[in-house]
Amino acid sequence: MNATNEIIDALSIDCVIFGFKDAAISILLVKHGQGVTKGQWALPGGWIMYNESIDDAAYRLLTAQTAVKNIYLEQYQAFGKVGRFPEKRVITICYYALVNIEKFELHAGGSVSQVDWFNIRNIPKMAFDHTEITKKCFSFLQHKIRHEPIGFNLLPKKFSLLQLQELYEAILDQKLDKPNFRRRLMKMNLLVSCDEKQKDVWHRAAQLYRFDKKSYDQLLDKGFSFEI
Amino acid sequence: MNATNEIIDALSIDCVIFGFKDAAISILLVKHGQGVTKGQWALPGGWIMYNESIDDAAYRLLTAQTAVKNIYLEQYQAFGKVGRFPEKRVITICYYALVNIEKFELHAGGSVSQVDWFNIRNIPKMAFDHTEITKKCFSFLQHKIRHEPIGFNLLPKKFSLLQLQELYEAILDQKLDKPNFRRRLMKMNLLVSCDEKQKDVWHRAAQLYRFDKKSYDQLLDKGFSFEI
DNA sequence: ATCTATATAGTCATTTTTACAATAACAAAA
DNA sequence: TTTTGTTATTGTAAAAATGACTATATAGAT
Repeated sequence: MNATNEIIDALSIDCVIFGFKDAAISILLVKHGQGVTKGQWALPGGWIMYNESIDDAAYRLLTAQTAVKNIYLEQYQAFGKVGRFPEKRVITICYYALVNIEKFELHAGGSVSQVDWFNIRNIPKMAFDHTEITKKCFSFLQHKIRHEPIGFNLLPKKFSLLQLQELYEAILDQKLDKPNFRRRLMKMNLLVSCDEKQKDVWHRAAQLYRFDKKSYDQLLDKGFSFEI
Repeated sequence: MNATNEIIDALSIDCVIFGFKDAAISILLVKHGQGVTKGQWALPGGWIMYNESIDDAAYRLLTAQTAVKNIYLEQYQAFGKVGRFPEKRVITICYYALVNIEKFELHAGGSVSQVDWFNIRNIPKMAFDHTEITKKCFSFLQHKIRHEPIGFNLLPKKFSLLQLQELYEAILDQKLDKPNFRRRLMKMNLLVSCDEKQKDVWHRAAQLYRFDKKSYDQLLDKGFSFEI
């Protein structure tokens, strides 16, 4: 067995973290503070240790470099072309997550000198093949969000229907009709009212809802398929 | 740089190959002919070389062990729990494909002593975590086939609408209404008539169709979304 | 009170889905 | 040659969903 504190040198992790704020989608990038890519922006990520699962590695690396924590990372897929990394052969496993930007305070950690959100429509030049990974992962998200209720992670626990609609409009890049969007979502029985309204808004306060994961899982068993 | 004929020792490939025949879904397994897992059934797969992409590795391994060739393998995802492989830490990248069973003649090759198809509802005990990988990959397929026209790979080039329906029924494990299924598919404009009918059937011969990938790609550009 | 911006409910023609009935074609059995 | 069994297709009508609107409600600000 290998020593538990060694890293696996042919394998890395990269995280594409999507955030939502002010009706726009952003991704979380780090600036490398050392090595040949010093000064370049890149996806948060790094090396996997022998004694941790790849899921754990993804979470550890993200948290160490950006201070974003307590989130669920899901694996997208591995990228393994021969020349994608300089000097040696490295295959990277890409994870993604959707988070509510306002819930996190960013802190650069580890080998990283800076952390920041970048609007998805205006991402900087990135190290390695990270631009390609990001684009593919975003396309994947655009498809996935239409067929699975994953968008709710981008919002606060309690959210209004307009917030939800703006999220979909931002990701899908298209306008949606308000009354119809509302009806469609309500009919699915996936949202439950919080018996609570918005506060400190200068207009009529909206009802707040939360996503009901239990109902969703039950519906899935019955063959339900989420569609937007 | 590493020698090009070396393998990457912490990384492997496994392939879940789905086949369709007689209204049932099967997967392709190999029996290991050597090593600690000698005599056990497992997914086709093995080690990645330094000078090949992971996509190429998947295809090479599958072809060498089973003689199934000229197919498109798509990556599903990596499996990387700590104890999933004995003796050392190995992360595996899972690929899948859908094929028409009748198009291939199986031949055991490489370190494999036997190759065969197994009905998905009755798979044997398998080495490592291959049972878990197979189940997850099949769930993934059940979801994916409803949102993307990937099922056509399981059929002959020319197929009848009933064949297509039986395929969906086998994967989704539910009965579908014949006239409605037919109408739904035809309305998508993804099938083109072959101007040819079934032969050697003792009942009324069905019209044969083929999947029109060009039309599908054009529709995709216009925002079309395949749904069953 | 009035204005303005948003929340939420209602309307209605149109399209789509669903469930089922009906007809057509063809090979083999009677 | 007629009947029978099996599958291929087409038809149809009620129900449901969709899409494009309109209308009303509620709040703070002027």
